[in-house]
Parts: sequence; structure tokens; C-alpha cells
Amino acid sequence: MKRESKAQSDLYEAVFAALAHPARRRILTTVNFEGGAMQAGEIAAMFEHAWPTTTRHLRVLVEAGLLHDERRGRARVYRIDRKRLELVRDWLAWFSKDPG
Amino acid sequence: MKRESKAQSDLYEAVFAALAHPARRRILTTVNFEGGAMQAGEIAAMFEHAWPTTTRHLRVLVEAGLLHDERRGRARVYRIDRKRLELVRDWLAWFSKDPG
DNA sequence: CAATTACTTCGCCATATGGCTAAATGACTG
DNA sequence: CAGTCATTTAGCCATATGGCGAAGTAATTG
Repeated sequence: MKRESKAQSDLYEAVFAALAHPARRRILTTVNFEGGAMQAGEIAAMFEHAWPTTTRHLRVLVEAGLLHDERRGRARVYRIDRKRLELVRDWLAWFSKDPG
Repeated sequence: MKRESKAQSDLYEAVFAALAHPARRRILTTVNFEGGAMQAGEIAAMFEHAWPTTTRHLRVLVEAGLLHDERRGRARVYRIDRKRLELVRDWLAWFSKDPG
């Protein structure tokens, strides 16, 4: 296995930071469970905190590439990018067997 | 698959938060690469930041259960707990196939 | 037992994060 | 085109995080 490149570690950076907050992990699992896409309003309704707080979490997830957003009329749809989650699996691979 | 229990989500909480910082991820990969255990001093030497900063990161990792520490004379040895990393894999399993 | 080694703990400070309300935007509806 | 709906942006504030140097502790060494 190659040494972790700079660009690669930057991606890890955003993804792991995004996953650090429970609300953001819940957004991901729920959107996934609901078929991979949900409107902002549906997502916001899951939480007790105010809507702008959810908007902020959504932005973090989008910036990490874990979600993509798309306008649908006056709604906004957030769709999960499962490929980006693979990055986490990739990182875990460093631990899967003893060092060679 | 069962719904995520409270205790379980608390574990996730600590683990994901611990993995959010690049220094802490580097500690884990390096300790793993070096055979699973390293002394505090060796770990601190990897970084440009001051030793107390490393001590703090180590504490976060221990509290997340990702490392365990043990005194060895006047040194302290940190050992990786690979089982705890499985928690991350477990969480990722929520995404491995379409909702049923 | 005094000094040194190997760390950790303490207290401080700057920045980042995550919450809020109020205001702005952009699309649809009458 | 005025109003409403869905959502974001702006600006504010409290707390959490991560850095530091200085001081403390526990084991080993002279």
C-alpha cells in the first residue's frame, strides 16, 4: 500500500470531520434508509433543533462530498454519495492485517 | 438490523469524534504499522507540536477505547485496540446495501 | 537521596463548532 | 405581481477543541 498522499488525506479530513457529529451521522443513515434522497424539510423535521442548524449540517456533509444537492422546484433534494463513504472503508483497510 | 441503541451511539460518538483529527488518525496508523504498540515519547516525536498536545490526543484516543495504555517503568506504552475500530465498520454496514 | 528521564497535568488563549433568531432568496400560486 | 412556501444566509453567542509553556509526578540512576 502506498503512503497516504496529501490530496487523499484532505479528503479523509473532510469526511471524518463530517462524521464526527451525531446529527450528521443520523442524516446519512436516515437518507440512506429512505432510499438515498430526501428533501431538506424532511431532514430538518427529524430534529428538535432549528432548521438553519440542519442546513449547516447539510452543508458540511455536502462539502465532504457525502451528500449532493439538487434543486427540485422550491424544494432542495439531498442525495447520498455512497462512494464517498468508501473512503472510510479505505482508511480502515490500514488496520485489516498486520504490517508487512 | 436493530435500531441503534443509546449505549451503542455513545460509543460511536467517542470513536468518530476521536477519528476527526488528523493527528489522532496518524497516531493510530503509525502505532498499528509499528506492530500495535508504541511509547508516548516515540509517538510525540512524530509531531512538530509540543508533547502535551500529543498527550492530549492520546487521552482522547484512550477515552474512545481505540488505545489502551500501560506503564512500563517510567515510560508509558500505548497499544491499539483494533476491535474498537470495528465499530466504524459496523456503522458503515448500514450503507452496504439498499434498505429492506 | 539528589538528579535525571519520561511523561502528564494545569491553566491559559485563540479558533472552530454548533446552536439560535431574523432576514434574504427563489420558485410556485392566486 | 403580491403572497406564500421551502429553504438558505447572516450575524450573534456559548461552549468545545487544540495549541502552548510551566509545573507536577513517578520511576530509574548516580
